[in-house]
Amino acid sequence: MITQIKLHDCKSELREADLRATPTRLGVLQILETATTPLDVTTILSELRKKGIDPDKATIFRMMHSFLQKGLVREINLSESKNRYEYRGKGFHHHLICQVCGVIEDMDDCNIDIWEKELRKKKGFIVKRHSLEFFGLCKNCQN
Amino acid sequence: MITQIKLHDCKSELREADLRATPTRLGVLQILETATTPLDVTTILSELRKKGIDPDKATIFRMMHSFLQKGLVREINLSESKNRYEYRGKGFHHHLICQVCGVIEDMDDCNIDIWEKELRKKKGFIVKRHSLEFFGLCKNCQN
DNA sequence: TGACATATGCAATTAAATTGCATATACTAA
DNA sequence: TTAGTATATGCAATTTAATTGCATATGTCA
Repeated sequence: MITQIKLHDCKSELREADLRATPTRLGVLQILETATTPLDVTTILSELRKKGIDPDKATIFRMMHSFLQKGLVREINLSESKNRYEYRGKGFHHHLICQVCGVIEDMDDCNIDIWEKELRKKKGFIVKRHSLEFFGLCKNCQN
Repeated sequence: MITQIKLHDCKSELREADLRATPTRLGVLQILETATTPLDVTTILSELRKKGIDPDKATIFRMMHSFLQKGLVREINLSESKNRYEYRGKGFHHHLICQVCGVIEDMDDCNIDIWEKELRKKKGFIVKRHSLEFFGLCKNCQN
């Protein structure tokens, strides 16, 4: 059963991160792992309800903090009034956000590393992380 | 008098943007033009009070909308819970944000244009704007 | 100077995120 | 399997950024 393996994976993933494997956390992890775009807390909540889990939003906000701290998720900021979260296991990538329909595409290749070395040399600044997002028009919205 | 010339510049800048040159707007423009980092609305308000101007925050939020629409400022998002605004006349650049002391440095050179052409070819995505920010440790905070 | 579109003040409201505290539950060790 | 304990959750209140409606004030142009 794929689902069982999946659940087991999530469980050990949480345990390895020193986090208790509660049903809500397992549900959130599963949702984030299968999501095709970064999700905000409200969306995570409504996805959870579809699974029959209905926690308080404070729980999810606190969960995102601990997930973030343990490195399970990344916080994504797309110039909205809210944060989004993305499963970190997917690997690092940037986003293409359509300003018309709002669709979010991934962009895998990123060679900013070169810049980071330059910044260290030129400015003495040590880069720990960076964010790069492109806003514009997706294929369908160009008319 | 440099100040007079400056004020005159701000005034015509606003008029050219089809915006009325009110004292509050002139003050905000002057503050943004002399600022060394992008400012949030709360900071703009307290800077205004130092000048003896004390408007409502709603006014500044609305002002940022019109300034943004007219292209006088850029909206900067540094993964905070609030927006910052930067005078657009300074030209486009990215930021280095120290995760320890919070200092924000500018980074002038940006050759993302090359990427934009690639994105158009590979993904059919037309880039209208992008945001690139580096988070890490400034020279003083590396110990 | 007067008319009028625009800008502002004020107050109420929305939405994201945080916090304190009591209760519930997952994990560990016996 | 169970009891003890640290951790997670629920609930309610609160904070902060941002928005909105509406009445009033003000900049601009004729």
